Amino acid sequence: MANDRPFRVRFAPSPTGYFHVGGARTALYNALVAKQAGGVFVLRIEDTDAERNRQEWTDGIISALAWIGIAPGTYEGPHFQSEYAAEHSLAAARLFDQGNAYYCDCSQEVVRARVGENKGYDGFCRDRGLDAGPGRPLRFKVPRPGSTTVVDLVRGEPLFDHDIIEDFILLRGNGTVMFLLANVVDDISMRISHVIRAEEHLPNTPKQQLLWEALGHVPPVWAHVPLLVNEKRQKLSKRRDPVALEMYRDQGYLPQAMKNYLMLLGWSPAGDAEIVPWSDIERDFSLSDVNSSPAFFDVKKLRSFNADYIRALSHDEFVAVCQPWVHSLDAPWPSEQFDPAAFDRMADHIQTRVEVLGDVPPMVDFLFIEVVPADSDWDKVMKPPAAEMLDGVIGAYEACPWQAEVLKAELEAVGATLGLKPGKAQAPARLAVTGRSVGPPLYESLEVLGRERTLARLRTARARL
RNA sequence: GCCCCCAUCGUCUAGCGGCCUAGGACACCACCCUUUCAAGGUGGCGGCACGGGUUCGAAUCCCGUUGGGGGUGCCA
Repeated sequence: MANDRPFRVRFAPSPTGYFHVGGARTALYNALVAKQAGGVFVLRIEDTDAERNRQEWTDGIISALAWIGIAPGTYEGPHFQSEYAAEHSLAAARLFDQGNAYYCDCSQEVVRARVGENKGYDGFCRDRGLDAGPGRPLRFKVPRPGSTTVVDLVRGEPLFDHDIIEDFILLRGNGTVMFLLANVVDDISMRISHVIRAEEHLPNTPKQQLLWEALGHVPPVWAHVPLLVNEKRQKLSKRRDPVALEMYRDQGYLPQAMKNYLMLLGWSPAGDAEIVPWSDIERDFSLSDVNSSPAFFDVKKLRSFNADYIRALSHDEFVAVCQPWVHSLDAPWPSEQFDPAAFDRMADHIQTRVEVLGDVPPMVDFLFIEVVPADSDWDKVMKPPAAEMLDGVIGAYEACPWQAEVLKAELEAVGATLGLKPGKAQAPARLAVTGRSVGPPLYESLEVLGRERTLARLRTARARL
């Protein structure tokens, strides 16, 4: 029996100090279905053991959500779990009064000794009629015999036998509420109709459903989406894996690319195209089409998507999106030496050459500062007839018209007299002027750099030979 | 241990009984283009975990095996 509440979903990240990419995907799912249903997306921060720098983390979550297009104002909240402390206590009291819960005075050691290592609590105090008391946890009286079916939009209807669910703890011996109860009470208080979260929560779902029912409510519709895993196929963890959304943002991934990629983990648009407009996703996405096997978060494919999205930008859009990187304090040049006009002229040439925006600065740095070639590059490139090559180019460039086509023709002519093919001929000049053996097209770069600086750098390199 | 979930190219996936000698994307390889590096174009490599059923017919349905993951806390 499905609940008939108005459509309200909740996204409930725990304040961990960073925003997990898996959480980002779940948030996207929640926002998508809420929008499709004309319902409400509720943001709730799980902070029951609070005290920590809650505000800072909450701000982080809000800005991460905003980055992927879930802006404040489009959702309800943030609410904090701790705001519902009174409801948590009330619910616990009600469960006790109704006979759905009981106090227990078994210490953990005693239970362990009685049931062994691999078994849960044995229900020793189930019918002892104990009252609340210091150190006594409140346990839920799981109905026995019985079983619970979880109706799940992506998993079908897994059945859980109550025999394998122990009488779990609702309130600790010190009176504080356990996560499971708090969560259910919050969802009830917020009139949540659908819960969309990661698969790891599936095994706990029957317990929560039992709580919903004991508290007199029809449970929500569940949807447990597949886990994101690493190359070893384990749940993505902060310790080993690059999971922080903020990190991708800071490396210069475009939010559109990230969103598109995230959506493809477990779901795919109709047709052969994987890179699709967000509006198509909003229109076509459905939880029932989400598959149920774990997906590997492949940074290589993400990069490829990002490069694709970058290339799809117009000239002006690309320049705009580069601003944080070229003006950053982290940029390799002093900000007063940055020349927007020069950057603008080079933009089209670098746009097809970067996968993330963080790649931009090292591609144009030579326009604003002198870049010292690495020894390995120098040794590789500045071999005979590099000296003759540089001499010839310097001579040719002193008076010729300063245009890319001319610069190309002049340099190649010098190369030809030395028996060098065009590709080979440019190497010494490229290294001398840009400090690198690879980079954007050489002659266009020289044109932007200007005759003075080009000649100066060519001479410096020549003198070093 | 017990419970739950999962299983198509290396990876993400399409496929929901005949359209499949299994399609696309990333990665990889080759060629073309070329001013280094990219981009772009063309082509290639490569998969239904295994065993039984059901059916005229199975990647698709059922059972089992194996493998992987998750859960199992007076953590969240």
